[in-house]
Amino acid sequence: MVSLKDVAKRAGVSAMTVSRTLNGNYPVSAATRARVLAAASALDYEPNVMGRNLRAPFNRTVLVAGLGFVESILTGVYAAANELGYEVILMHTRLCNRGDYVRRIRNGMTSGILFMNMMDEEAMAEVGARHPMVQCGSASDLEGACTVTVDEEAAAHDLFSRLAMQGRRRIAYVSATIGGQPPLMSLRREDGYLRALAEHGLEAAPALRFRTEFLREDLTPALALSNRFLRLDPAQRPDAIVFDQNVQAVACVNRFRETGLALPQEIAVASMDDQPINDVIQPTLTAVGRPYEEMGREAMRMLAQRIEGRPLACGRLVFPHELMARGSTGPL
Amino acid sequence: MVSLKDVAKRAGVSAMTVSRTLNGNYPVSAATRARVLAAASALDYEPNVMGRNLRAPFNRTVLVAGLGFVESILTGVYAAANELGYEVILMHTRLCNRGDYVRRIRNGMTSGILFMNMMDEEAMAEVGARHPMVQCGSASDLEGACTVTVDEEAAAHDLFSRLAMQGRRRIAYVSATIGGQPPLMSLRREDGYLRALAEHGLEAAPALRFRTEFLREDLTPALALSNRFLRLDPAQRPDAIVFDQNVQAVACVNRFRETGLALPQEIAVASMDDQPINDVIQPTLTAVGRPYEEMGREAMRMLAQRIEGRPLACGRLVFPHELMARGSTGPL
DNA sequence: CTGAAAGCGCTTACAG
DNA sequence: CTGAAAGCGCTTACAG
Repeated sequence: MVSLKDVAKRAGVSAMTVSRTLNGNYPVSAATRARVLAAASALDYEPNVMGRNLRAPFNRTVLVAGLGFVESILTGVYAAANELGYEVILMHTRLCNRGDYVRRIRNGMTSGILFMNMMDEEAMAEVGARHPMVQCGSASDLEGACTVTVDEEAAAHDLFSRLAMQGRRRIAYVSATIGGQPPLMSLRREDGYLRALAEHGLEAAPALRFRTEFLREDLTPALALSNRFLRLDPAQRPDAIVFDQNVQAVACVNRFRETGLALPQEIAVASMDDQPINDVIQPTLTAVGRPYEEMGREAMRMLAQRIEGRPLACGRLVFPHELMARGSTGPL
Repeated sequence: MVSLKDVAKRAGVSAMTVSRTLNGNYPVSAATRARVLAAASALDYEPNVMGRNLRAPFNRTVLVAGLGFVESILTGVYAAANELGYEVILMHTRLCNRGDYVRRIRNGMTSGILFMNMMDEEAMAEVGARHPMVQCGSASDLEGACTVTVDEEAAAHDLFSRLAMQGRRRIAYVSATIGGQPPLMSLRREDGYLRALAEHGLEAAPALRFRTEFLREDLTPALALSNRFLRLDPAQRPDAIVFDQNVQAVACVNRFRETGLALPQEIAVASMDDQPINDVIQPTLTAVGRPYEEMGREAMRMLAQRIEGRPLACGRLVFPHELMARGSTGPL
């Protein structure tokens, strides 16, 4: 392996001069510079990041953690990381325990954490208290936390208002829980739900509010719920159902279609989280869209600012959401 | 930051003794051991990986590169990495140039590369010639390369045979190209296509063979092709179409449905690469399934073997594929 | 503008 | 079983 010393020897200068030439952070005479560059290039020299990082206060590597890997967010995160010269290390929270988040920072591997739609607020509080952290998608209420989100209350309000304006009268909301507790995100959405219904003189009866545990792949709760709806007397059945989790909404749509229930006439289904699949199923699924790729990009930029200790204009970025009205709810 | 020295001082021993105690690779007296562990735990010591890696011959970090991030493969890769104590660094090949793959190894950041459905064979040859590399999904023909794949010829043969057995007579194959050239994977599939058709006495007329450039998100070529099919005289139109790229098959199904073409009666559509979406669209889409998560896991294990210089039982793992016959092709 | 020294946190190799 | 020395590849801080 070619080291700084090898380049120095070949160029007939000290290691320091090579370091300075390559980093360009101190003046070097043109002649020396030329010799150093020639030597480096002749030896095909590549600086070793381990050596460099051992002294630096941070190391341009971040951890991205979440329950699963969200391609759209990852793409944005990665694009920004690439521009900023950062590396991205992956972590799947289903396969790690809480201590692992912190360990990867404390052992010098990474300099900060980006949580991607993470719901475990305790874990985030634990990490955020001591290390650079940014939450992208879902966010906690931590004092001084850096977050990249949309306004969940407003988003829910938009979606539920639209359903009410269509004349729907029994509008149900199926929110997600983590370990039995609703995450902050769902509480915000519930506020929007209640506001929208109140504005239209509708009742948010307890029988219209459901909670299912957030499990990434398991569709059982959504199917059980769908079957429960199907067994109800049509006059009492909700005429609109909104899910926190997109996969659950998709499963519900499919279940209803199998039984011949007419969407969007007899019942509307929608999701609080738009995914690419929603454009492709029949009927297409109405959902709240978020600019995930841009959010990922900004979250990464924000994290870099924090890591490098540069001041942040704003620690809480709120992106505009977009109501993607599609076939599963029908026209206004 | 707490270092080895701090622990040594507190335990009243040398740094070496602390290192040996924590690594457990040399005998240490029980009494010393207890004192060291107590000190480490009291100081909440975490060994710094940069210091460690600077001396080690490899660093338990790998690069995962591909055109986009495939959740199923990543999940498998990450699970194995986690078991083996490896870190996974991401790279999006659309956002990097070829030199970046090699640079991240040569600068000591990572010790090997795992290519995920990568099609750029030249790039892989360049990397594989000098560094530990494993190809997962698609693979090149490189001498001595480590690959984790399915038998593409057999997979194509299975799918096309099924269509022929259904009585389809004008079976089209839309293969992908990279920079105008078909990747090895498509050539193998083409072999399977030709064999299946020959076995059923069908002609693989040039008018039935199409190529579209592989672009991850762009559906334009698929839609253009679909429209071209729609304009044909039904008697001359293909009665079955198989796509290399799943998104193109999905787009084609949707286009056909919009126009009222009956699937699978008038025309069958299928894909060489099964994705979760295929179970959810209407009609559900027939495709060749691969055990991506397991493939990712084995690819990661293989890469670790290579990095650590341990002998490999077999450098070419071929997993069984599975023909997922669904609604878009109908019953036999 | 350039260099010699010391150090980042750890481990390898040598000595006892 | 334990330790002092040297070194991994780089950079910071001090001197000239």
